[in-house]
Amino acid sequence: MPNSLLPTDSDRGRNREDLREHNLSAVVGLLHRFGTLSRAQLTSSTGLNRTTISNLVAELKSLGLVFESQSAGPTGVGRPSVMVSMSGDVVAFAVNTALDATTVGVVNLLGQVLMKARRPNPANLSPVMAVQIANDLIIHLRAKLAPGTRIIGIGVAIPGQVRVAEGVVRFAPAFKWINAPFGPMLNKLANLPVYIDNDASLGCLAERTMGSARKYKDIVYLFGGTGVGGGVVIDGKQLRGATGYASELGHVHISDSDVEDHSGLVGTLESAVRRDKLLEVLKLKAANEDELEAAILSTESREASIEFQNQIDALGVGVANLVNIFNPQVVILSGFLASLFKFDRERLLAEFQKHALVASQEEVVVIPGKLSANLLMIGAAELPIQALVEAPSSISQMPVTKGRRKI
Amino acid sequence: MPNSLLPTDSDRGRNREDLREHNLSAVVGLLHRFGTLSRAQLTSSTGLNRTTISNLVAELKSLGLVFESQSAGPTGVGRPSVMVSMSGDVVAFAVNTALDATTVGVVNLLGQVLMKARRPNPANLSPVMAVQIANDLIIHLRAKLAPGTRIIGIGVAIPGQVRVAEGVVRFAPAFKWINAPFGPMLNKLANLPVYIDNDASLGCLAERTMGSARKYKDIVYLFGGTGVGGGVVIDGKQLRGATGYASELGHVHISDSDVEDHSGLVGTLESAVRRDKLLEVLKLKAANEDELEAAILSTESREASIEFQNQIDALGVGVANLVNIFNPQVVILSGFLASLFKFDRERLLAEFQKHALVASQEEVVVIPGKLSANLLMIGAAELPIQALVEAPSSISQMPVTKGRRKI
DNA sequence: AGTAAATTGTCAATTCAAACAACAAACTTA
DNA sequence: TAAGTTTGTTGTTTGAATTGACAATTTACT
Repeated sequence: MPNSLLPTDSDRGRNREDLREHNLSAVVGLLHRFGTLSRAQLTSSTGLNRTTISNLVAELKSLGLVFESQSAGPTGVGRPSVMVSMSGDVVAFAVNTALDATTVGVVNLLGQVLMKARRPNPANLSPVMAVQIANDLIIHLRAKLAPGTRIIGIGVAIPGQVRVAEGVVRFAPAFKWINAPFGPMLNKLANLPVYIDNDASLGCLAERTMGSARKYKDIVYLFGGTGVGGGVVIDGKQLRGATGYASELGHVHISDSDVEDHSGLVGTLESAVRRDKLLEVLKLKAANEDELEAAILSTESREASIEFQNQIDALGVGVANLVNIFNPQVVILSGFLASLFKFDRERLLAEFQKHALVASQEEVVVIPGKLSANLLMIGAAELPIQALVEAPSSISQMPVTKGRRKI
Repeated sequence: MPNSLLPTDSDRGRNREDLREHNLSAVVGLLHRFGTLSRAQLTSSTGLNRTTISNLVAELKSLGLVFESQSAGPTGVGRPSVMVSMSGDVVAFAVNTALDATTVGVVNLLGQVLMKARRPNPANLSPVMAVQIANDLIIHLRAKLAPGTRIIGIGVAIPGQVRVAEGVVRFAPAFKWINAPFGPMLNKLANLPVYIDNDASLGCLAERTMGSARKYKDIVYLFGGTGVGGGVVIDGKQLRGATGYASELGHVHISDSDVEDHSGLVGTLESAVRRDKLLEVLKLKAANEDELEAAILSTESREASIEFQNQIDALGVGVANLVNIFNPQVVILSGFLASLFKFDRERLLAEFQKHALVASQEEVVVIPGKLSANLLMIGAAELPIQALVEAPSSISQMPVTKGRRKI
């Protein structure tokens, strides 16, 4: 029976409702990425008829997802087209449970972070406690939301491997969590749809939606924080793998070294490119991202420079590997990897070119990430937002903030 | 203007015709993978209505893509369902331009190789000559096709990097080709749609459609021939990358060794896992796949065993890297890599487990490939077949073999 | 200022693919 | 033989996109 075998999405037949939902989704997706578009632009981008766009926009308006306005400036010959924009009162919560603190943000459909709240984490944070803290912050922010705001869900960024479909944190070395059902627990407390993913993957999503990678659809992303994580976008879609663990790009074995990384693997990119070593040679105890970058770019220590060069060489190999494997349009270096890149761009590119196939490297660009402060807020929020984009009419079932609406 | 930016497929709106084409495609896709299905099975697999399946099958029948028959055995309670099968008189040409010879096959929609023709290649094969040889063989086979056979196109497997969209061989080290417009040239001669891709990628496609990977939709494939190539399937779709060069899995840098691979890169999987070295320690001048495997499995030379072990260790690292990156359901080892795997399964798996993340490795299986003789015929034919599956009604524009049809 | 050309929005009518409801057909089981 | 189950078929309904005609609004040109 074919039912038991690979029920790929393309095997499913579609009916008229699916058709409508797809077209609503196409419109919402464009508006999400571009903020505001005219109805004429929507017509040409989707290839649909004027009348159809008119109907679709009307339906989205009645769902409260978009609003229309007159075009401001001059628009050329012909009747000016009506501008369509995403509604500002539809938001998602973004949660980032990091080692030192939990941060929760309120992000609207344009990727703007409207509010943020942060609470330091205790040592030995348990999953239950982490969920509790996240929920507390959500409650706190939820109370401050304008009346009439609709909430589409919660996106959570976790420094670890996540079974995306079940919302279970399979392994988070920073907290020593194993099989923590973070998603279901938070869903029970907050009573909102919860989506979880690896933090680096979400950083990649953020750069694609709002950062340096907006123009691209084949993206490799490397993030240097405590460890080295990664994210991959292929033809506009996030790479997740069979269970959700994909794109562990920091754990790629690149050398015969027997230095261990944070997951105990030897000779990996993460074992060679490491923040703690940078702090050590810079004689810093701690530093945020900007401070570390400033220190890297201004150091005159010879010992430090040598360490930077070694890390840059390893990074060059890592990037080359990923270019050979994925043939992306762009490689984005983020976190302290961007700082290393800025320290000696030429060296990194030279090492990269040495280890990448000629054809694969000739059209790829390597650039630093653009977002920093709100990176994971935007990325995490993107999860519920993407779910909404894929099924716009689901908005009608989302909770609405009570109270009298301000005018 | 959004037109200039990422016109992702999902941005395009769909109309009724697209809907119909998608549903036709769903039916054809299922039939292509499963050969014969009842209309009832099609109904449940697609989720469409009985009536709709009836209409879709009727349309496919009138297109000559499928035929119906009575079910043979007992079918359980209720009225027996009509069986639907792919038509046998729709075929694709498969071309494999390898170093020693060019092979052309005729493959039907069920992945059966109906005919095959082979001609040795001269030394210093030029692109023009290669196309000429391929076309000669095609003409030869075409003349032997039964009258009424419809030809949907030509799929070509090339040992090198291919710009898939343009059909240009960017770089084929075996032939020293650079930017050879193989696709357009063959298209001009044969006057049929031509699709080209890297041979290892097509091996992966073949294993997915007709081989060991039928049950899976997240697949990593490694092929050991002259060099080491690879293919990746993600959620049922082939990984191609921005320009078509993706999945060069043999050129991943895994060690500090300065041994060069066939593309001049050092420390790569291909530089450590190599057929020529195997032949050398086995004291063989040449060997086909089966002979090599027999020699590997029966050797008693200590020197050879050590070499095997070294290569197996390198392969284990390579597999671990790919599992960390892709989190696949299955890793398939093909060509002489399968032979190495069979030589010491335990050692390979141990080395793999040592270098892969615990979570990522726990649900993946490593298995040898199943196809060998017709691997690339099936894989190459899969290209035009997939094009047909995606747009079934395009069949009406395909050429038909002339002559009186046999009865 | 006035008119032509270009572009966009809207309305009514049309199209057609999928679903639905009812019934017929063909099998198994008691 | 009758009841129950599943599948195929026919006629009808539904609804999303399209089409064509016309109105609205701007720019360009005389």
